[in-house]
Order: sequence, then structure tokens, then C-alpha cells
Amino acid sequence: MIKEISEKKARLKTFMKQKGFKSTRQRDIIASEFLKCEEHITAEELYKKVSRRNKDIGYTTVYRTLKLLSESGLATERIFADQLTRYEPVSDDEHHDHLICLKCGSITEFEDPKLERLQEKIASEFGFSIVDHKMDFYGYCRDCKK
Amino acid sequence: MIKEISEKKARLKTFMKQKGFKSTRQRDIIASEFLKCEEHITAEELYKKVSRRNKDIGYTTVYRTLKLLSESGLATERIFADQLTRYEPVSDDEHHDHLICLKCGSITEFEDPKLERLQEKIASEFGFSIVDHKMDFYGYCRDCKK
DNA sequence: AACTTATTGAAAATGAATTTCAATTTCCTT
DNA sequence: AAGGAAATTGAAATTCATTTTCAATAAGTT
Repeated sequence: MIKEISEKKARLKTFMKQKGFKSTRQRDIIASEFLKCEEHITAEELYKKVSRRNKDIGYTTVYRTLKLLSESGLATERIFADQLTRYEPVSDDEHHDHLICLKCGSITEFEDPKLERLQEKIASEFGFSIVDHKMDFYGYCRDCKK
Repeated sequence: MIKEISEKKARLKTFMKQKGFKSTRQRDIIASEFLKCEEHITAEELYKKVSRRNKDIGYTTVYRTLKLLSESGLATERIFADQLTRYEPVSDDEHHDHLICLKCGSITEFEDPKLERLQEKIASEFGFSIVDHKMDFYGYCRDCKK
């Protein structure tokens, strides 16, 4: 179970050592900031957060660190309907499914074991083996429905 | 039941008249070519098909006609993992679900009533009302699994 | 400390999507 | 059928996120 940020950062450090990447102040700051926020964040948004306190860190480094986090398995990239790439910290209980409100833009994650099972069943009917999946609902959330 | 291309084209004509759009030779050619191919096509791909026989039709017009078809409800835009916008003719039995092969790139559509029902059920648990949904499986198809 | 290699960040490049604009075409009115 | 307002066209330019380049800097090894 990887729950703690410090644990994730340790995992990142291990990954970097394995791959011969160097650990730097910038990467440390960016990774911390990213792992702190449990939302779907764009490179742009993370850059703004990071640069608030660290004006010397450039957008490119944030972008590259997000790629690094993805490669190390600590983040996943997702593209929603607005064409922007968002990054999300990976948790053990993986959420792949989203309710996206067309009015307020809120993204709610959910997971449903029944859905997962049904997905596997459908895929196997087509002789298809699933590596990953995306399931996004677009509509109106409880508050915006009114 | 809208099955025939001619029926769809009639629908487009009605839509255009309603909206005050003009029907042109270019739009007619592009729409015909689009409705013919029952696949997920990018603006670029459609442009190539169209310009093979009609060298005077530009990319921009193809792009704009696809937007028009989307607005009129005859096409839907979809973005898959490769970040490209693809267009798909809308049929009555709407397919929203895809099996995307990571090796050969083939896109297989499917529909499952059980899945649809489960989706509605899950959404309602969150007080969410669905307008549209995307369900994409990424993995390996029967042929590429080997 | 010296050295090899990776990293940084500004700027440039890329590439798809979108807009601009002058020339052309459509289609409504007479 | 001709005139004229308004939409359309297509090449080129623009936008905007993403990605690459490159010279300067920093990390980590010996």
C-alpha cells in the first residue's frame, strides 16, 4: 500500500537511480507539489503552483518532471474532452473512471467492481485483452443539474 | 431509422437551410465522402480522400465541413489517446464504446445494453445525469495478441 | 578536485486546430 | 435574369499546447 507522499517520493528516487537519472532540487519540489494535490492537473497548472514559491523553475522542467513521474508509474496521463493533458497521481486503488460536469468542469472519480468485471467480460467476447481503459461520463453534476 | 446516405444528406440540407447556411459543391462532396466511410476519420485523412478527386478543395473547408456535420448531429467528434480529433458518422444505434488495439491501431466499436444500464445506475448514485459518455479499452486485439 | 554525464530553462520548433481576409459563390429580391 | 447582401472558400497566418534544441549549469562518480 503506497499512501504516503514520502513513500511515493522514495519510489521515485529508486526509479531514478535505476534509470541513471539524477535527483535535483527542481524535481524534488515539483514532485512534492504534484503528489500533494490529489486532482487532475495540467502541466500549466502545476507550473503555476510551483513557480509561486520557486520563480527560478521553468515550465519545461515541470513538463519534463511530469513525464518522468508518468514513466516511473507515479502519475498517469489523461486527455479529457478539452484536449488538455492532465496528470493524476496513481493510487493503489486505481481510478480510471470519471464523471465530468459540462457546466462547472468538476471531475469526480469513481470505481465500480461490477463495471470492471463487465468490461473484462465484454472484451473477452471480442478476443481483446485490456491493458488500460477510459470511462468518462459527460453530463451535469448534482449541483449543476438544478 | 436513418440508414441511407441520401437520407442523411437530406437531413444535412434541412439543417443548413434552418441555420441559413448555404449548400455548396464542396460541402456536398465532403459530406458524401464522409458519410460513405463508416470509420473514425481525422480531418487530415478525409482531406486526402477528398482531394484525390477534387484538387481544388482545401483542407480548411474539409475541417469546417466536419464541424458543420458535428453541429448538425450527423457526426461526432472523438479524441483518442493519440490526441487526434476523429469524426464518426452518427448512426441510430449509437456506438460510444471502443476497443483500441495498441499494436495495429484498429478501432472496434461495440455496444452492450448491460453496460449502458450499469452506467446509468452508477451515475444516478452520484446524482449525476449523463449527456454523453466515452468508454475506451486500450489493449491487444485477437490478431495482435499472439 | 576533476571529469563525465544529466539537467536546466529560455527560446525555438512542432503540429493540429482555428482564424483571417480577399476573392468568389450562393441565393434571395426585384 | 440581373443585382446585391451575405456566406463560403482556400491559402496563409495564427494560436496554443506540447516537445525539442542547445549552451550553461549542476549532479554524482572516481
